[in-house]
Amino acid sequence: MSKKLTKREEDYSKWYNELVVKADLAENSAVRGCMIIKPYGFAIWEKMKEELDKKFKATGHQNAYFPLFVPKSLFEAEEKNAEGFAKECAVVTHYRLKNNPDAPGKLMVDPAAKLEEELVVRPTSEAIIWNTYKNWIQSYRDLPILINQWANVVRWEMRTRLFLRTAEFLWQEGHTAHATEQEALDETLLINNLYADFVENFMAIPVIKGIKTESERFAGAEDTHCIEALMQDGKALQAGTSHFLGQNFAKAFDVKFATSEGGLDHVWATSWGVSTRLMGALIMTHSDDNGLVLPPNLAPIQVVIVPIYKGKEQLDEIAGIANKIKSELEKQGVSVKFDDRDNVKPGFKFNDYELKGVPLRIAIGPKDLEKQQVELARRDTLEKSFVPQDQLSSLIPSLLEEIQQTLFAKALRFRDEHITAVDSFEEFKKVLEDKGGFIAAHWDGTAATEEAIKQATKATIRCIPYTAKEEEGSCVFSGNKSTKRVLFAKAY
RNA sequence: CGGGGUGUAGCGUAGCCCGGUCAUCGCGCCUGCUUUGGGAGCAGGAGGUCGCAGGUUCGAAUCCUGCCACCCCGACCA
Repeated sequence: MSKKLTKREEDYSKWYNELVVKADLAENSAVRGCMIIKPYGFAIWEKMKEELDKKFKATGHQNAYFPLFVPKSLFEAEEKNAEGFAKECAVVTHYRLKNNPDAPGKLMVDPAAKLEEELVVRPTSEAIIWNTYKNWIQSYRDLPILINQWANVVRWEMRTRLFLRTAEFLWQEGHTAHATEQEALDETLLINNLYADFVENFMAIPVIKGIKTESERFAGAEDTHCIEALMQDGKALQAGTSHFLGQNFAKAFDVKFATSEGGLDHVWATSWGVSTRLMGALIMTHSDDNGLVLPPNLAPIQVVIVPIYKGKEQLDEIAGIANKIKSELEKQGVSVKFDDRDNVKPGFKFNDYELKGVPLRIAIGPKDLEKQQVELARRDTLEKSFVPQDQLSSLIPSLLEEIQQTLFAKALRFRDEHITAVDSFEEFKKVLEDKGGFIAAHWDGTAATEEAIKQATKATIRCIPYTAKEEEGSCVFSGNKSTKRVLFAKAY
């Protein structure tokens, strides 16, 4: 029952625990590595969903929903995709339980209820969606299909990690079908840029946009575009992916359409997704020793008001002012909580909201009543100042905006300081060991070299950045010719 | 699946080597009073099949065997 935390988890658990807990479902449950998202954590996810949804719809996408279960025969249709996920699939084999004759009061799987065909719990939905698209697409007039679904998926990883690799996770997955290769390529790029915009401007997490090497590519894709972020411990995190699927799935599921010229062609496809992993990125990018630090855009509570008082009369007086401030701010779309709990002291509340990452805290006590001011504290810088009460409603919205910018700038500075160009393998190993972060190095373009470097250092190629400059160089490992630098890092 | 480790109250733990008032301590919880500008203090109280099953013994949290679960490292991976 009791679990020892590792050093690393101990550090992160301080942050995680406000948002999620690790599911402890049953004594001997195999369902480990799932997380229970607490209301405070889920509120963040809902804000992310809302913003992403807005962006998807603004670019012509629609939401839909497909089944959780994928018949095995469908799942295996696209061979590479099936092979890539085969080792981590949960599989439903029976559809009924019955009373166990040998153990009264207990249930057992009814052997008579074995499914004719096993059902795979989706690790991703390409198979079931493309099986559906086959029926939806006959003509070029049916294209493009631009669909997104919000769903849960299951990947039975051997080792799990809260937020970053849970057995079940929430995500959105987009699946699009196009008449031409160019349209699909454009879509892939559009989404990767959309993700980068969202993650940087809404979550205040800087990312590097790029393309995966063949060995890191999504199973069944022709090309995988990605956004890569850097965590405070110097490890990289894949924050989102957008795949150009070519005609692979159309061929596997026999999805053809009549072209405007009267021909018959397979459709071109993309798929793309971001998950609750982004919440892990959020935490690991901004948080500090005092707990979470949430960017105002995502904070379920943007401003908390803590009263400091002796006796009910004083509380009533403060409540009057607090509620006035609250309603003025709410009129401007700021979410405010007035915490008038009487069973915990102000000091406790201060620490509690710091742990929760609330961007701004207002404290009102007897001294402030007298001077018609409040104490205003910023979570990001921990700075405190006194502000006249009548200036709050004009000050706070812009201050929230400033905090959002400051968080991004700080993370960006950290990230940029941790991109190191190296030209020898000795240097490569040294930087990786001592400093961490991204290493920009020349690579000869072969999977063999990539694998050898991974074996030697645990670092992988995170991406070939869009912005990689063409330059003459020689591979940091093999010495062979190279034309651009790629980004290596140890990754989650 | 390999290598290492752990399992004692809701959480975190002491005790295990050397068997015998050992079930310890902290947090949390309940009651009361005092507190309230940075995680309150005092007093009282509730809560445990010591992972499970055998075995050794007069006696087992402690020793032995088997099983189960979890954690870490590796392989796998968003």
